[in-house]
Amino acid sequence: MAQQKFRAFLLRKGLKFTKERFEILDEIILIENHFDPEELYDKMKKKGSKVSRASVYRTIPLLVESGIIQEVERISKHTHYEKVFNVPHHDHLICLRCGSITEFFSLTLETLQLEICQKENFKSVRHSLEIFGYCDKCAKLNK
Amino acid sequence: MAQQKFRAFLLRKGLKFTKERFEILDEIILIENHFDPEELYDKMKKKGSKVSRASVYRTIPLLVESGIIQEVERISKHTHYEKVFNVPHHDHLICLRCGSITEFFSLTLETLQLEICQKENFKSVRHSLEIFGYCDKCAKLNK
DNA sequence: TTCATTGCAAAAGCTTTGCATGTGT
DNA sequence: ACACATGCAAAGCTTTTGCAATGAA
Repeated sequence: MAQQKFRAFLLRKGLKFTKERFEILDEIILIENHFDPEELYDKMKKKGSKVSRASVYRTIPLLVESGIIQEVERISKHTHYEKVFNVPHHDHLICLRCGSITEFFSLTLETLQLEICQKENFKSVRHSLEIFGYCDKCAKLNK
Repeated sequence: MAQQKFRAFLLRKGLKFTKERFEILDEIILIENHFDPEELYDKMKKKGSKVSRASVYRTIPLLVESGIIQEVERISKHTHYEKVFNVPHHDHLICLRCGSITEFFSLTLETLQLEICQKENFKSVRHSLEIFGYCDKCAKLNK
């Protein structure tokens, strides 16, 4: 469970288990795709939560540090995040017209990435391949 | 020349050739690596330029649209850009400790990317692979 | 009890915009 | 002359922070 992972992280860091932190985590778990802080805050407010914007902004870095969410390419103005807990690694196809994000995984890419790092003497932690272009639907509409 | 490409773009769009726009472009051409709007503005100011921050912020999207610069992964707070004019495509190794950016090119990756798009029926325009981790120097210092 | 955390409101940082003035075409 | 651009300063947005009150350990 993501909650357990977060709990372990807080413990390790000597931080406290507050209802706000878990409320925020729980809401993120419910979100299917990417999200940004404002969107998350709005969702919680609409459900009647009493969390403050400040707590949302203060909790997100903790979730990143604990490896539960991760930053995604900056699209438009906001920084976007996505869950990485129990979600296998994947990369993104981003449509420039409708903004849709398709996830994909390629084993060849993963292997290739290791080779590049070896050659460059680089110790990889994570990577992200974003391919921008037009999805099937939009490519047709563009004509 | 980038200037010619920009000129053609402005003409095509019915926009004007102003000294501010070319001053900004010229400064970007001098910058070796990535830059953000604030950095660019500072550099120009230090050289005694009279451009306004507003013009810098208004010109950057034009340069992106004309294909002379392109947005790079969001690092820290600012949006970063880099020239793409006469600079062959490449991807990035980004050090999480010192922030250094190493560029690399892999033909296998380019081919692979085409295959992925074909499979997903996606019309690729551009892509960017960012590998985050530790460079040789920092990997050693981390111990 | 103690010290981290919260909410609030103010501040900060980056970017955009309205408006009067200036300038390419 | 006309439309587009510029500079300035104000406004907008997102994110951060100081501080007093609150709450977990």
